[in-house]
Amino acid sequence: MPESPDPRWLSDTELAAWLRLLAVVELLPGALDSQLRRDSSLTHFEYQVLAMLSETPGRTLRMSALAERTNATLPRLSHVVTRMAERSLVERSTSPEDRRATDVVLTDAGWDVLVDAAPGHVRTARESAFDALTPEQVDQLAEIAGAMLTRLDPEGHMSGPVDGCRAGVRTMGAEEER
Amino acid sequence: MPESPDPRWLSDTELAAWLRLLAVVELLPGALDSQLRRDSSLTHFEYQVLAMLSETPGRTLRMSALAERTNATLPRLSHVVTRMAERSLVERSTSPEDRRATDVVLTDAGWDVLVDAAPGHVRTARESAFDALTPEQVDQLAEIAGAMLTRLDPEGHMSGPVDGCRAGVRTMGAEEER
DNA sequence: CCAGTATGGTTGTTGCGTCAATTACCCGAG
DNA sequence: CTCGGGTAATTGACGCAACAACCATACTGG
Repeated sequence: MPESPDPRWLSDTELAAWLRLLAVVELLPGALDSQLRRDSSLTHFEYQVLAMLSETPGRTLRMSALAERTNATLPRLSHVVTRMAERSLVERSTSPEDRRATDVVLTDAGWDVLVDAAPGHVRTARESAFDALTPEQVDQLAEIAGAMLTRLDPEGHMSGPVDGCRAGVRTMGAEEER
Repeated sequence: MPESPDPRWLSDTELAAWLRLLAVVELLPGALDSQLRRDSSLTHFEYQVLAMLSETPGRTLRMSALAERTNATLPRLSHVVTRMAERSLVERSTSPEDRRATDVVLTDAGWDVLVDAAPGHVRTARESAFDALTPEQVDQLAEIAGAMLTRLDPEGHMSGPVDGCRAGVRTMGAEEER
């Protein structure tokens, strides 16, 4: 195939949308990270790990499952879990079913940290996104992001149990049923 | 002020939008980076640097100006420019007006690399975003991202000369008027 | 039941980003 | 004119993430 000679360039509207999207994608992670670091000594990624665990029955997840849901490589997760285990936020335990696998368990301390961190995180989410959007725009955003995810994440690893309403931000209101 | 006891949690719609937005924000940079690395041996950030320079009269920008437009810290940019200079994509030159400042100049080689990289990058942008969106959604996305930017980047550093239509992706079609 | 292969995780190395400290330069007040 | 404070950028040290190589356990066919 002879390389397409002149790709379809972006229209002005597309270009504007693209540049702004890039800016958001660039700035949002930093905003989330700063707030969580400052107020709760957590990385956004660590927060996500806590959140995922908190919504799992038994507050336990396999390394590989956790890695998939958080879009992390296994090595990365392994390192992060090591650090978090040193801070007693989680514990490792080799799975009884498969002695190769290791389960990550959310400790009570980890739960508490998450519970403390959640409100601030939600506030940041509001401040950086929803407070500037109309309800219709929120709907549109859900649609648009969903459509993009069909391209970016065809397997749907990240979407996880969106239906069924997991969130981490949602964690609260859950009783202490351990 | 007594900390707000029970922050307004996210509605179901907001939650869905938020989770999907997070996923996009997580996945998009990786997608862009992979493609550029694979096809052009460039980081997305390096691409942006080349793009910014390419759209400046004289193909020259001050470190601080470049840093602002790309949302980079000065140290980061300095390191990146060092690496890019070693690859002869750009050159440093101390500004004549202010001998503290250093101008970064896009070399011909750097221009060529950008020109080679742009089509693939645009294709990736289409594949990961626009091909999945209706024209109305593109408009909506521009609006939504714009609204979020008023929160994330009140100063408007990143928006740069959006009006006037810069892009890097847009670079092409420009004649070789050096 | 044993060899070979596949799967699940961990461990070292490299590269990039951030923070703190430093250099070089500009400019205004005495 | 010079001294001090502020600005522009570089440098070095440290932390985190990706990649690759590695160990341990599980499965499979002969």
